[in-house]
Amino acid sequence: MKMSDVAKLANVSPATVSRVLSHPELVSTETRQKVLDVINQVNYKPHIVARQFRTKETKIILVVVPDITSAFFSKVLRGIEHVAVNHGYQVILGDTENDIEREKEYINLLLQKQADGMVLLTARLNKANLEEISNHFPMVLACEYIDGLNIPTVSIDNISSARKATEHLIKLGHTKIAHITGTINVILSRDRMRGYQQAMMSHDLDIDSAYIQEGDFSFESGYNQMLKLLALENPPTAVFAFNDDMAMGAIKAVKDSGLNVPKDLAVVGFDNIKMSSIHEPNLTTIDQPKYEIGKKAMEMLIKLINKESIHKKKIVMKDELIIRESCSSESKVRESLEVI
Amino acid sequence: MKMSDVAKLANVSPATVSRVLSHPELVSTETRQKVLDVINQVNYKPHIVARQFRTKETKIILVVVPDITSAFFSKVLRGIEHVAVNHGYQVILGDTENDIEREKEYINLLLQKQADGMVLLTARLNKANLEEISNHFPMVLACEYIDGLNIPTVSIDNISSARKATEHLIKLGHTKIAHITGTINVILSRDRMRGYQQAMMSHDLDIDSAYIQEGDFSFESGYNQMLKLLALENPPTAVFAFNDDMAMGAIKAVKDSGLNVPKDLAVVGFDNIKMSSIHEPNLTTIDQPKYEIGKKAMEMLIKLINKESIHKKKIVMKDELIIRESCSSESKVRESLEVI
DNA sequence: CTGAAAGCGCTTACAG
DNA sequence: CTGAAAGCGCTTACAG
Repeated sequence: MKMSDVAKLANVSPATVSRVLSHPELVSTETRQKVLDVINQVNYKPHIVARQFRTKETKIILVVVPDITSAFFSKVLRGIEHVAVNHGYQVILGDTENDIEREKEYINLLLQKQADGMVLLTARLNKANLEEISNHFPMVLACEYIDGLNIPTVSIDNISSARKATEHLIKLGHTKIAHITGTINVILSRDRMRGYQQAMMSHDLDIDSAYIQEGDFSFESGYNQMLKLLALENPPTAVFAFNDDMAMGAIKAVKDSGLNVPKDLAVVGFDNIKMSSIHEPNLTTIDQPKYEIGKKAMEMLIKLINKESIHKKKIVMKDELIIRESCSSESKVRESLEVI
Repeated sequence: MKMSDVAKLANVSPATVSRVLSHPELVSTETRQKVLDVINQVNYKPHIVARQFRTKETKIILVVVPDITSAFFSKVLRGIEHVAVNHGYQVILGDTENDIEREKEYINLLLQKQADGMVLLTARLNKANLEEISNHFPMVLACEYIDGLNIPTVSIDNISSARKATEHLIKLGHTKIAHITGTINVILSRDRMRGYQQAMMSHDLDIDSAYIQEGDFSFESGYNQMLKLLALENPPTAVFAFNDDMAMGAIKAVKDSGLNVPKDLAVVGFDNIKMSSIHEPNLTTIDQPKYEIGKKAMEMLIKLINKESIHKKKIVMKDELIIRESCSSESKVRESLEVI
């Protein structure tokens, strides 16, 4: 059943059927009703791909995520999807599983016009390349970004957030503070490490290079790197982890070593995923406005698609240090260690 | 830049360019190379929507999921996506957030041919309706299903799994066993409740109707329903929860009431999500082969799309009871209660 | 092995 | 307010 069939049944031209569907205000009430009756009667559904082909609009946006199973990204995704659906867009999800090759493949979908635009939650590709693409296709970055690029971006200020997290530990009296990073080829990992270093240096604290251990965002890597830190001759009394998953992994390692968090070791996470408030001990962490980041990113993308002007190309969202149970003051740590 | 432009530059017909792209074996090596050179030189990308329109294939499959933020579904999704990508399909994700209306909307995408097929991870629509659609479009159900329907389905045997979970508690000596269900309009909730009831009845145990409380799959509902159970005059000594999220919520409620799991109350969850082995106490739970369910479902869908025959329309995957810390024997529970 | 031509199912500028 | 006609960018059956 195609449009011309409906047209015949309703004794009108295909153009009229098309108008009833896409611009009903252009059709007289009477004709419109007649056509709608036929449409309902035969349960006609327009062939969307034909429409897409004709109008050059897919009404699809592509979201590229580094890890779909992550509690953090799924919240961002939901923000994106809500705005998308409200504006009549469908979301194609591209999960790269932290693989750059797969990131490239998904970008090809955009180049081949299978989507009207794209939100990148991971941006690890060649800078020039990405900028070139963004000059021709609507694209916004969220969470991750690329320095010195003119692409609309929404994120928090990761450096200052990380500084804040580290300073919290310093205020509690800790001086031997370690950092478990994310994969270091990701800019966010470098930013949060930078924030950590800034905090340490501005308080004249030494950073033992063995105190910086590279993880890969996963619980397991947090666990393994923490074990390494605990094995040091002079182990840290506090750890700042790139994200909550790794923070929980680190805590597990501490527990498995017969020690206690926060009594023997203070831990700060990042993201404030739901589990961070359920986990025992509750995680002190940096809250990112996950849903809002997704929402804002999608709102910007829709403006780009509609060629509306964007006042601010870089949006920095507010983060917040959430103080919970996983940190205690260094004095407590010392006490507990003396008991051992 | 379109195909005809490339054709001109390469001094061939558009048909030849098309063949180079889609059926290179039909073109002589020489011509093929000439065309490929031009394609690379001008960085031509075929317009996929035009191809889709022409071939009536979108190479897109739609996955409808009730809750994208759930750790359970994201694993299933990953299984689906791996198989999809390996077969050249993209995945459109439809998150219904447990809303039937949105389930309908996504199904419309299929009817409008925006996808070659569909995997439903939620099936709450009208039965006749769904069957009708599945007669015309490739579709498979996974996890959730509908009774007495001829649609290919992959899931575990929820009734027997729930029976097994409950019997584990019975074997530990518990007799006052409560059940926190999922939303009861979902068949899986009814199945797991059925399994619970079967286990209780086959061991001649009474089911106090107040021992069955309906949650909504969320951590919070597990928490709230557990609070209700604890407030009963004759509270249970064990609880079987529909899923791990609710089990963790229930445990939090127990803790917040000053009691201990498993000493004062035994808890069994369902799904074996990652957190269940990190959470303290570790959850005794039923493992579902999440990734494999997704994989199998997508494999079946691809067979359907290719009109290959399917030997078995219903695939029942193997579950497994994972025994961890959240349950102890009833005697221990009694002891501990006597201490109080 | 290659080309000319038809056609997929819509939408829209144009004419009336 | 409505219709006739062109055309979006590909693919493929057919002919040579």
